[in-house]
Amino acid sequence: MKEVDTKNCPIFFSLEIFGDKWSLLILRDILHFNKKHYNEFLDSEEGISTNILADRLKKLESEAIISKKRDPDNKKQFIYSPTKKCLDLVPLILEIAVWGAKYDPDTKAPPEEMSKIKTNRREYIENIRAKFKYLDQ
Amino acid sequence: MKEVDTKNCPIFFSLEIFGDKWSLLILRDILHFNKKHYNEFLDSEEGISTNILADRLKKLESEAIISKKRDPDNKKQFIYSPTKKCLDLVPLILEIAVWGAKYDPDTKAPPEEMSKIKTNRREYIENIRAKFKYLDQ
DNA sequence: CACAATAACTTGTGATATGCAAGTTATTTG
DNA sequence: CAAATAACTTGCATATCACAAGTTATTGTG
Repeated sequence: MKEVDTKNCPIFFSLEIFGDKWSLLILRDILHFNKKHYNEFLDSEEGISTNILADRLKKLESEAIISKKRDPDNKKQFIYSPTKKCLDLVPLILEIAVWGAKYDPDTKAPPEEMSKIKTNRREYIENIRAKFKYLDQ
Repeated sequence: MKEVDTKNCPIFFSLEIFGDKWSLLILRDILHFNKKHYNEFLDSEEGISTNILADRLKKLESEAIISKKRDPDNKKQFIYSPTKKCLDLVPLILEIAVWGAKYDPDTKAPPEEMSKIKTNRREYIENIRAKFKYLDQ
């Protein structure tokens, strides 16, 4: 008997993979803030714990959302970079930001950038993807 | 001295409010599956616990993302309905679905509907919003 | 107006996940 | 080969979660 759960809702599938605060903040750091190194993620002002960071990086890597390689410029470090699967999350992260910027009365999101997202969504997304064009995936 | 935390990133703001699996599944149930009642949320195949459901409904209501009223058709029940703030989450839920449908090899998402989302995004979103037009908010 | 039924919670308990501080490992650079 | 650095790992207290059972509030019925 095949072990199949019937929960093949695409939303549930997604949430099982990245549907928690810390995973999404790491993805934000990678895609939006161009962070690459373990210590950069640790330094984010939200204050992720070292064990949680290690756990989430491992999970995201096992889901092929990020890849881990030694940094050729500083061989003590690793570079965590987005895969194609991760770049397909750009629109999603964007929508999280748009909603937050709209409803946070104390938002620090620059208004010009938020309106650029709305008027030029496709281009804005393409620009983020372009940043990672050098990655051969 | 004013108690201000410096974390005014719009993404963090959003995630603090709905950045967990169960909140997002409830929002899916409301926006996409037109669920209204406590028991309907409980019946979702993902199997949310009663205490977690009660907790999330309370939180979403306190954030003014959903509103709670007695059901005039069955006064034993309550109706949970989306506010304007909630309808602004439609694009986000959509992106979660799009990603999941693309990467879940066993997805049950109907392909016609997924391609409609991509080719007619604006219209698709507007149709969902229209379902809740009767709510005066 | 009592009483059973229903719907929406609430509580208790054990298991799991998280936050924090400290320690460990692997690699590199001098 | 020793010190420094970066990336983890571990231990423990606390918080959250899942599951089962119990409670409350309201309604529909005799």
